[in-house]
Amino acid sequence: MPRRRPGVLLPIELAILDAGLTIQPREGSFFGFALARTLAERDGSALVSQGALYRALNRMEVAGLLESEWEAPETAEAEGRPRRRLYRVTGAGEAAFRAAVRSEQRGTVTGEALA
Amino acid sequence: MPRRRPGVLLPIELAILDAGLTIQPREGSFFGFALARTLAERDGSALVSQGALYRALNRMEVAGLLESEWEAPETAEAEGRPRRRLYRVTGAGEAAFRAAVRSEQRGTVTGEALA
DNA sequence: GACTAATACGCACATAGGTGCGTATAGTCG
DNA sequence: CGACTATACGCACCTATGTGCGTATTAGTC
Repeated sequence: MPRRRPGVLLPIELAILDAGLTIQPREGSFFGFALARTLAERDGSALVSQGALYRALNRMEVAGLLESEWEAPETAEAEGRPRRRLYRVTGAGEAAFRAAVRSEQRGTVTGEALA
Repeated sequence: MPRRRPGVLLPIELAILDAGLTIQPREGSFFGFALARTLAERDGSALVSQGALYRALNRMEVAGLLESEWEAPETAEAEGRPRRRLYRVTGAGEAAFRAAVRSEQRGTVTGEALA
């Protein structure tokens, strides 16, 4: 895997954008741990290890496909769990996703067969 | 271990108060995870598992021997780690510790032999 | 077509706090 | 003295993010 050509998305990145764009309208944002579970359940999907996921999220934020902020500490405290980092797909992220899907003629990103 | 008589401290509670009263003057407060490492290194000490430690800390706070507050989120964020719960030994905790040490004629709480 | 270098991944582990479950223990009561 | 029962503990696991290290892959270059 040498020098990446900009504009090309890896399977895990496609999966993140796909899941993100599904969750975001309902929840407002999404976070790594839940994403890991979601992607792991759709077996056959691109999810691999948490390590790879968090690295991909960071990579995509640097690239401008995602933006993130830390959850309000009060929320985490109220639910008695560690703070989450909340991600949103940016306009650039959505555009990159659509472009990638368009260029992939066969099947959807989630691996579902075409009806 | 039936109904505890108030005023009697368990070994782990003695160890927590001892370590806490050592660290507190220098650091201002102490937290569970570091305490676990400290107590584990002094082998022969009363440290056991993290589970037992966090339960003891909670128990002691309820009993008024300790008081705690969550670390400022900015501090944790700046150091890139989860938030700590910062504990301090209360006046009642210090008194209980001294009383317990006084009533234990043999050796110190940390297990060091008397010189 | 072979080689090299950049990159992403898997695995294990770190950080920090915490819980659920089964077992061991130790006061107290009969 | 034995039985009962409250309590603490050990183990395993959870939540959430993240890194270090060695390996696999692969797109360009020669």
